Amino acid sequence: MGQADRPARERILEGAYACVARRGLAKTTVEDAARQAGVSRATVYRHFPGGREELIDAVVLWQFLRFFTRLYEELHHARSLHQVLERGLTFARRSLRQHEVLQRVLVTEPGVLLPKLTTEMERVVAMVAGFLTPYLARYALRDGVDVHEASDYLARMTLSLICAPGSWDLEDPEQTAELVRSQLLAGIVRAGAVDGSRPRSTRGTAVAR
Amino acid sequence: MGQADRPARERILEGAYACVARRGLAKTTVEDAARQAGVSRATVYRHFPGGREELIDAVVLWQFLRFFTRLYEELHHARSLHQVLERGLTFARRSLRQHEVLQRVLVTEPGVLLPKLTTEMERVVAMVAGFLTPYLARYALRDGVDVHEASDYLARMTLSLICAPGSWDLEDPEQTAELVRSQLLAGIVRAGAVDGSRPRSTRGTAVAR
Amino acid sequence: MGQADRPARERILEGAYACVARRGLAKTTVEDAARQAGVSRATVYRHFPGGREELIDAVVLWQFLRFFTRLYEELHHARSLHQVLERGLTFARRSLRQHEVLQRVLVTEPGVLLPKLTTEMERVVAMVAGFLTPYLARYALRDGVDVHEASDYLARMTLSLICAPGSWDLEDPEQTAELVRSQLLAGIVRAGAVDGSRPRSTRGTAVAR
Amino acid sequence: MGQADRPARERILEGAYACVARRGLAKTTVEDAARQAGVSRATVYRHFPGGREELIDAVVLWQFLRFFTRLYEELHHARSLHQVLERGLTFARRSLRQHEVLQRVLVTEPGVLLPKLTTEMERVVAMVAGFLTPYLARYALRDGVDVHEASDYLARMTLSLICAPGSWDLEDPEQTAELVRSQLLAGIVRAGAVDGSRPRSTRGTAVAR
DNA sequence: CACTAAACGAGACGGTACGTCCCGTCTTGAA
DNA sequence: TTCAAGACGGGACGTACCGTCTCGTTTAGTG
Repeated sequence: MGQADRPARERILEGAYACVARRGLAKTTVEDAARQAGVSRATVYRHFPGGREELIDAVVLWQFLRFFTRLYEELHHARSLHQVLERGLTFARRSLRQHEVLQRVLVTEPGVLLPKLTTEMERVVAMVAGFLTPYLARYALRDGVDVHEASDYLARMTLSLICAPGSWDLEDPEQTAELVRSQLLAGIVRAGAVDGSRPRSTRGTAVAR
Repeated sequence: MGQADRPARERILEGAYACVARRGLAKTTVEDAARQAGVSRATVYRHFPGGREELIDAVVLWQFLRFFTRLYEELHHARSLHQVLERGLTFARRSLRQHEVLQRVLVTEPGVLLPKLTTEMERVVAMVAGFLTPYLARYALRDGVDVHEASDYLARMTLSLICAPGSWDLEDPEQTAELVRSQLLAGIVRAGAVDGSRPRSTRGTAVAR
Repeated sequence: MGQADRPARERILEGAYACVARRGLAKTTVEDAARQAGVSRATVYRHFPGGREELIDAVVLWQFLRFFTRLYEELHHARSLHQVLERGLTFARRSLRQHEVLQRVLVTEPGVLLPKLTTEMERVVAMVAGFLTPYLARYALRDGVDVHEASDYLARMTLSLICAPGSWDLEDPEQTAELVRSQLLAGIVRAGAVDGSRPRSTRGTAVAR
Repeated sequence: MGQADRPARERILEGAYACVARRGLAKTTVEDAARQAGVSRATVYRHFPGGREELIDAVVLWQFLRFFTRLYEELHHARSLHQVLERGLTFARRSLRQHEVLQRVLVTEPGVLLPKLTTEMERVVAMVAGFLTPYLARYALRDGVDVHEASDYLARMTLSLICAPGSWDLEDPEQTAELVRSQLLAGIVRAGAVDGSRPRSTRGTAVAR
């Protein structure tokens, strides 16, 4: 079979990923993952000595990295902060929504996932903020607005919106652009500095300019 | 023993909770929980016919409700939005940090918790925003600031800060008050409307007034 | 099923015994034995905490005791030493020959069984000799023949013949009687003391009278 | 290492032998034997294509032959039946007692070894009897004693005594000589025919002269 | 002297069985 | 009846070997 020559570790990760997508985290068996990967159970333990736990963690990390890799590819040619935010929101939201494993886990594992926010969120917020900072630095910010506070704010709001868009449809470019302009950047960048030509929103704003 | 006459269901929940705190979610056994509650395993299945899964879910829900009950008690006498936000941030952050089960889960179950954000977050954001709206309605907001957008913004930032405070120490009342004033409300309420007597922050702000 | 109410331990022993008879000691699996006994693998480990090893030992001991119980029933009504030896030789030899497990083991486990003679043989020789002593005591022995030496001698020869009858057919009562008379007892009991009426053998004797 | 140039097969046998001596038959691993022999596991399979089973059998056979070779060297210069029996008993008993593998197996593999008697014993009895016959032929036997019956008797008693000496100490030449004279040969060879000068035993005899 | 062929070390792999742990069901006996 | 106690079938886990196979690397042996 054509898959036979790809590194075993990756095949196992994919097999496990498929099983999680199909049956949820808790019901995924080492045996299942091995069979799905076309590999014996022993081999799974050879590649993941920590057993089931290490395997599951590896799958999560693997998808995590894959997501950010793609996100980076999506964003690293953006030329304005508006573009970064719009594309980022849309891509992240679509990824999240389409992500089969996540969707499966969401209906299968109720109540297991409330925590983890603390540890992980801290890192993610810092990372996103760090990514946004250089973009912000190129803008004329409103008086009294600190670059780092602003990027922290943008990171938090962005992540929150990705997870829970509320009434916004982040996969609609129009709405997303409107959201970025009126809600996220309105209180930060000087009016008209960029994209001033865009039509005014009819919605209210969260923070005043 | 004195606990013997309390309803069995509650004793079981507490036993399970203690076990989760000690060993983590995944390693908690029906047997353990039963023993901890001074109850036979069969009785657990009588009260939680769904078995282990239902038991774990019940424990999570139970703690979830307990948290919000206490949060409500903490907040329902607050007389200003500032007070609501300050007390809420401090209380929630302290609860999160001290919550033994959460802490145990965080070190025990890495990688299980990235998801769940979508479904649950949406509800939580809405709930928090709904709770804040009446408070906001009593304020003179800055021009163009919409009440609902603003409460949505506050809910998102608040939740984000509780999970990942970054450089803020939310258990320090001084810092929290400063955070609320300069970062959360600065762009929303009219300058000097409330708490105008407080000293100016030396930190920058995220969004301009 | 009708077997369901017999004690589990015994059912397992029988299942294991059947498997050993079919496949040999080394190839007998706990799984096999369990299935044969109509019992889950876990139950086998509940009854034999030492696992496979304890199970196999128990089977061997079980059959061992069964054999000696039957042998005792066969012999305890014998009224003369000749009868004891004849019936004992015949019964033991037939048991050994018909014993399906032994036969299976003999062809399946070559070379594993040379030892064990030391430890076990010592006990068996002593036991058999002890069993024969009272019978010998009722006889008029030849001059200089010691009762204990004689019973030791009879025990050794008897066991040896059971295991390796050589040219004797121990399942033929005629031959066996002849063997007992001319080979085993000739040098021990006074001529004509008992069974003197029997015809003389045409075979030689091992030890002179 | 100095052993490196000895044929691999022999090194493996010795390695396996050492492992069996140390851990018993059942717990001896191909891996262990290979490591002990300073050889890779693959090489073991190259020399013993039958795998573990063939290896174990080969070890047993190897030791078996080694024992009989040495026994032959011990006996082939003996000049009398008494000498043959005395030296044989002493040598065999000492070999059996000192044989580390056997001793280890005896404590490690209880219950595996009751059988095997039939097939193997028959051969061994015949072999020993055949070895003894020419010696007996040189003696004046008592009246009515048949040479073949007598050698069969001697073979059986000898083997039995080697395995289970009872109260005799076969490694004591005095006792062994006494045993041979008073118990084994007393009923067979004519009184005084050989070794007539030896002092009379104070023990009884099993079969009368 | 290079070159080939055999033997070897190393190690990945599929597979089987082991012994352990836990789940969920069920029965029994005592309060 | 309700519950404690516990046996049981079932199933997954992680471990340990087995036997097979494929790689490179010696190590001779031969042209």
